[in-house]
Amino acid sequence: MEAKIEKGHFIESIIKEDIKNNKNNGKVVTRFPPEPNGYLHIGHAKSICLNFNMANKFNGRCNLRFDDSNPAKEKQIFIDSIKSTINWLGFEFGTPLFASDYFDRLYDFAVELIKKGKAYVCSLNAGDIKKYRGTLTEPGKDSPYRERPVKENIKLFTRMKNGEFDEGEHTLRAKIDMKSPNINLRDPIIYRVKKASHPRTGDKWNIYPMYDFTHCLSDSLEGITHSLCSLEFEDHRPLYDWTLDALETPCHPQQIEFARMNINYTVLSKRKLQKLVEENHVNGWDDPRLPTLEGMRRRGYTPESIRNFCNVIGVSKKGSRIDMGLLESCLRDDLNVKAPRVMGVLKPLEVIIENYPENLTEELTARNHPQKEEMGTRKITFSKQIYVEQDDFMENPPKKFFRLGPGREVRLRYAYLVTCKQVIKDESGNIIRLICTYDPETRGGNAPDGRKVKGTIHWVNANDCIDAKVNLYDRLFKDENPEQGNRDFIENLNPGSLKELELCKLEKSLINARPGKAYQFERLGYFCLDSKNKDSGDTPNRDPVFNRTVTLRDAWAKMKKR
RNA sequence: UGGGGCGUCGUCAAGUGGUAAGACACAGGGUUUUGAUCCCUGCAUUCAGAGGUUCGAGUCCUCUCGCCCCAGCCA
Repeated sequence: MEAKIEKGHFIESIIKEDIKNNKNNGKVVTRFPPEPNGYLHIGHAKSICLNFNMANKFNGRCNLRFDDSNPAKEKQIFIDSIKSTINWLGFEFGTPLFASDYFDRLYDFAVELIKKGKAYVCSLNAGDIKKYRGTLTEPGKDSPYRERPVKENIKLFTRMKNGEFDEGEHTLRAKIDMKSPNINLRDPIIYRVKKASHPRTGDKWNIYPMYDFTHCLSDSLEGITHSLCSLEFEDHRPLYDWTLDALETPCHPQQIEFARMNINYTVLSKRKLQKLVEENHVNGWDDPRLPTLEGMRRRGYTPESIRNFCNVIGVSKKGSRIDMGLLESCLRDDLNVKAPRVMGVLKPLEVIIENYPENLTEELTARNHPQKEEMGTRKITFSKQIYVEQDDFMENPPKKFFRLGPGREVRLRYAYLVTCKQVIKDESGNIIRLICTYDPETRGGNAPDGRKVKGTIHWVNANDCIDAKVNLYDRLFKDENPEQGNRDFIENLNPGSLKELELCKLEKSLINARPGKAYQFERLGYFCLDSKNKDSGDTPNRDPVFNRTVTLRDAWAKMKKR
């Protein structure tokens, strides 16, 4: 279920007010502007949802625009990944746009700025530019090139474009105010020489525009009405506005800033995610433990659950650290409704039903969903030899343990009531098998005499199941704040974030599982076939690997902790 | 100690001068062939703090404190 956005957050209020006042002729046009230098993560999802939701809600449009003005960092693979991830999330963006498509026009704008005496070519080197800039508390000094005549500026800028200079020799700077308390206004660089091949424009350009120049003008060129970005660009807004005011532009979009999200027990910065991947602390960008959208997708997160999460957390300007539990709650909410139920045993314990006929196999009916009749039923088989979960047996159970123990009776879901008669161990004392008896009168799980059994456990027919590998994921970090106490976040990695189980026993129907399809393994959690599974294209699946998306809420585990 | 932001329940978050929504979490209870789901109930006399204005302040004013961002030819 999608959360209702009744009252709306502060950005929605601004938009509603603008519509009321017929600003922009009542139109709403937003944009999601990723730089194609990495993969999208859950933090981006917040921005994607915000921008697309606002546009959709007010009958507007949201452009996907790649902010590709730094060819040194950008790659086609990121462009492809970003596009497919946004589609997967469920948003339509039409033809993707690129800031690089505006390079010619941006160049003309730069020339216009020079002609108006509002930009100049500066020939200071990087170190000197830094020195002249001043510091947070000291004003900067004017560059010696600041008063270069327009004609000379044009000539030099043209030569920069033509590739006559090396990187770092000259820059084009906006002429604003070197004494401004806002450092972004101290004659910011708007063009630099960069001899890099661009993924889209190739070697056409020797100079590339900087973000501050590119972004506001791209917004204006696209007729964006509301340019939503994160808080750290608040200081850039005066420059955004200055640029658009200085030039003859189609329109002047309004930049509005909101806080980016943080989630506990994980990290969301591109730099940190990159370190995790490059140093092999995880297995690639789509490792299911990562908060990358590709990782979450592989783990089994649904687009709906992510979108709902983004709605639930709201939008504000307050720095926040959201509880991972909220994300998981949104996930379970969605999966609970969608996922058919099946049975699978992760850590098998063999059970022999001693009074059950030797060569009999019975067919039993199991519901695919306890509440949703329309999801139907399926047949499962039962025989003398089955597997149950090791965790569902205790030799010396406490009073509140409702599962199997010596002499105890439990219900095997959809099958029979069984009682544990004997525990078989190997020489070293490990429990290897349970001998039980069943009550033939309780087929389906109900006792005719009305006696109550408190526990119901899952099981699998040993002669009619498939072997599988199962990956169990847990939080990536031990601490809720991975960088607590200025520690290197790497030291805080949870060594148990991935547990790989082999020889798990799953009910036969799972042989037809497809990646992306969620199942609930009853009493254990939600699982899906790993998309990297080598046989995931085949039916039937010969060597399946399942990922645990999330566990079920577990009151028993909570009780044990206390 | 330059500039820009932000401080409402454990975590998010409504609230726009009229007497603190909601969600997650947590705690109790009910239903249940998943210790799941579902359903009830409880959970801020108080809004970073201190003054002030007002019949009335989380909302207005003043001061104080705390946290975040900015000195890339990154975005």
